Amino acid sequence: MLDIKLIRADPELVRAGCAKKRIKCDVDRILELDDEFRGLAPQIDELRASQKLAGKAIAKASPEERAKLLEEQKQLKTGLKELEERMGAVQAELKPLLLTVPNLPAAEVPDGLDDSDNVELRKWGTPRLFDFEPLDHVDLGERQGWMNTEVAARLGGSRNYITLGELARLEHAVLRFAMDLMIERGFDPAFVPVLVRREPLEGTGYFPGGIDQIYMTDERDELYLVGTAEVPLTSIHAGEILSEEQLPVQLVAQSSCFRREAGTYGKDTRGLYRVHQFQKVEQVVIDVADEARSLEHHAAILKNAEDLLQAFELPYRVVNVCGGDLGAPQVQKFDVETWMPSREGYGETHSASRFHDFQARRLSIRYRDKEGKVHYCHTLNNTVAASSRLLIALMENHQLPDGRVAVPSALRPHMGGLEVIGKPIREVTAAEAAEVEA
RNA sequence: GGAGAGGUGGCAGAGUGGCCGAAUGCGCUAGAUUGCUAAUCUGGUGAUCCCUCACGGGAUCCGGGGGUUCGAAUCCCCCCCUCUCCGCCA
Repeated sequence: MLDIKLIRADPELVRAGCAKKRIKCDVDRILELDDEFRGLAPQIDELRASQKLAGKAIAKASPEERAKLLEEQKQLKTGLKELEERMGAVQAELKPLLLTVPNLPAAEVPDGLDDSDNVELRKWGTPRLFDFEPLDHVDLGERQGWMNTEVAARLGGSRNYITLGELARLEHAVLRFAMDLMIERGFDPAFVPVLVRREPLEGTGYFPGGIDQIYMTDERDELYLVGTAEVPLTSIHAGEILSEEQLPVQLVAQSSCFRREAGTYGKDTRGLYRVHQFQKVEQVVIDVADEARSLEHHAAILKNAEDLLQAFELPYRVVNVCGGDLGAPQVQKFDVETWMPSREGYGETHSASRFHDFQARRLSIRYRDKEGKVHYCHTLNNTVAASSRLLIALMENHQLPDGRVAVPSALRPHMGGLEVIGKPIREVTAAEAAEVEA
């Protein structure tokens, strides 16, 4: 949510932000309603003030006077009620409209329509040149007996997966590595609900815009399955006024993530890339309202993700996400895309966002500074490890000619020391065998 | 699922129709004071919105929403949450 004062003071800035994000938003109507609000508020305040004074007079008045005063107040009350009803209508329209106003993109956000306009900032590692025909993760996984998409679909519909045996172990190892890394870097580990009420989703900015992507339970409970632990983690301090000494709050949690993937029919249907449920470790930062501090955090949470990929020996690139590909709540977002041989390209595995005070306003997360003044916090978050997509990269990039998969040394401690997983499932030439030895 | 008790400021906790945005204690903070640490005394100390260049003024907020009333933390209705006991359960 943007500060209404900002919209009032500089509507052009807001319109420009909407345009850059390709988001439609009725700024004019908001200004109209705000204008009406500001006309009504002082009138109502004044009437209530006189009502209060009259009330005190009535309490002290003699019986004769009292009857007269009561009559006067009854008259006043009708007028007040009318104004209050109009005020109610104005607010009922204004509030949902304000929730649709997107956050303003930073100047550094490139202009553009969709992810093809994202700007590459840097690359790390070199995509491997295979001197054999590599298998994609689905072939590899099913032939090793590690994955069964057919059974997964029978149990939970399409876009589901089951990992088994060593691959399941690898999935655990990835998640565990991610948690350990973040704890080492000073983040507090947490377990959080994945079934939440409307407020955390509205507060983090997923509602109303992203409602189609969210699973919800029926009217008996009216609960929603989160698409990321960001939602409950960021909402932990909702409604609080933190003291400045408590900041920054740095949290990390692993959770199941649920996504409806509405409108993606026929897209990425094969394998683990786009699934309805996966495991993810997410990092969240809540800190003071300071642009420079926010930028530092943004760089740091991005580095956490990059360090993980480097430890996994996976080539990746970082892109500066353009306006049209940016979500409504973000000020700026860097995506990390990891090399996936079967896609012959980089696929998004991480998304590092900063929000300014957008989420904090909606969630009412505030802090008291050293002078005792209250401000809204800044929030940020980034993926640490989305297990399903990392499994694609790990299997495909580290596969051996015989169909086994090498385990990066960073993951071996969580794999009982295994250096390679799987059994030979393909014929190899003598030259290839020699290469595997090396 | 059944029965009961509750939800008040940063925290604890009083307040059952007007004198209550709210006692008191703790915390925080400024000052005074005493070799230091500490203690003691005195004062200050909620948020949001509106008007104002400002000084200042006004309104709203006692879990949320609605109602009764000239007037609601206080009375009524609905909802949410927490705790205790019983039942069930990983």
